Order: sequence, then C-alpha cells, then structure tokens
Amino acid sequence: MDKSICPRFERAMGLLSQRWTGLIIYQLLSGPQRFCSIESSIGVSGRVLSERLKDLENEGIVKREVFPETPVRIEYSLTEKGIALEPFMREMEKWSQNWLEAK
Amino acid sequence: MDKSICPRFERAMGLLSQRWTGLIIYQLLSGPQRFCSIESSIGVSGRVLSERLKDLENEGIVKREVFPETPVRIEYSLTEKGIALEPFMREMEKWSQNWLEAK
DNA sequence: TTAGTTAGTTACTTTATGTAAGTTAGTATA
DNA sequence: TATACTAACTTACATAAAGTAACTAACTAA
Repeated sequence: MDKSICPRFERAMGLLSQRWTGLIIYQLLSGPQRFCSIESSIGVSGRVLSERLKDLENEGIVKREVFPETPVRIEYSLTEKGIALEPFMREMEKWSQNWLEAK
Repeated sequence: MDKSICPRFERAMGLLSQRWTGLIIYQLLSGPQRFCSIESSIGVSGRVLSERLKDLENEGIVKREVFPETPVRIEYSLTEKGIALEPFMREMEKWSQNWLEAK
C-alpha cells in the first residue's frame, strides 16, 4: 500500500462518507432543528441519528442546546466549522441538478 | 416521515456516501488508473473496489477500457459526468485544509 | 392513576465491509 | 512439458455497521 492522498482530505471524506452524515449537515444548513425533525425529514433511524449527532458534536461540526421547557426541547445546529461546509454542499446540489435524472 | 429534500440531491449524497466512492473518484481526477493502482493508493480491498467500480460504471461516472497487452492492462477513468464532480472535490479539499488538523 | 411528549437507548436482525485464498488468461522460464 | 508469474478479479467466511421495534427517563396534563 502506498498512499499518496492528503490525510486531511482523506479524513474529511471519511467523515462525509458515513451514511446520513451529509444529509444531516445539509438539513442543518437551513437552521437549527430538533432530533425528531431531522429524523423524519431525512428518514434516518433514531439509533443511527443519535450516534451521528454525537460524532458530529465531537468533531465540532454540530452544537447541541438544551431548552428546559415542557416537554424538553433540544436543538441541534451547525458550528462555524459546520457552516463552512456550505460551498461544498452547493456544488453537490449543482452536480445533482445537472447530471442526475429527476426519476 | 415527511421528506423535504430534493430526491436528486439525496441520490447524489447516497452515491458519494458509500464508503470509498469519493476517494476512488478523487484518485481518478488525476488521470486514468488501473485496478491495482487505485487499490494501493487509497487502501481499499479488491472485493469492495471491484463492486464500486461496477456501480460507478453503471452510473456513467467511470469508464473501463481494456488493453490486450501482456499481462492485460485495464484502465479506469472518469467520464464527463465524473469530471463534473471536480468543483465539489475542490471544495472538500479547501474545507479539509481549513478546518482539519494535520494530525 | 393513566396517558402523552421528546429524546433518546437496548436487544436483535439484516446488510456492508474486511480478509485471505482461489480463479482465469496469457505469457515467460527451467 | 511443467512450473511460475502477472493483473484483475471472485469466492467464502468473519467482523462491523445499520435497520427495526420495543423500551426508558423525566416531565406534565387529564
């Protein structure tokens, strides 16, 4: 094995190529959202969503805020690092518009 | 479940979020390559690489060419649709440079 | 006291990926 | 002639990741 790829790029790709991670971030680009809202908007299971949100929080891409209302409200939003992924998401949008069928 | 995401975007993300797919395309951006070269440059197993290349060929993103030399040489390269992913990859590069540690 | 809400977690099943050995086709070497 | 070498896969089997559905915690409302 003789890797020639930049380790930072490889890590970024590793993050984004985990199932659901990209869609979670994309959803949060349109503003803070709660757990059940992300769950239903992209169709991810609670088990995996919970896991991904923890990972993204550890990576400093997502921020978790608790509002002690009734019932409790917990909001997930993007940090600056997360928002910085927007241009990337826009390129993905363009490509999908130009090269994929509406189906 | 009430999905609001554009189905084309979702499909694009589904493609790119399969493990190794992004790195395979990224590698091919620098020119045609053969199976064993991709395998060793990104560290993917032959089993999965074979699967991915077939998928990408079916998607019209990758092209496979056989050169009947000795031993046989088979080259994989990007189609126009695959090359169109370059801006997306460049944004990913930028983000990883700006926001990830060298480690 | 029973029920409802959000945000999870747990146990279990199915699917995806990793690992290592085997296959095919065409030479080349002993 | 027999053995060996190469690239490009494929197969069988083991492990890891994701899906499913039921369950929990903390709180309030009826």
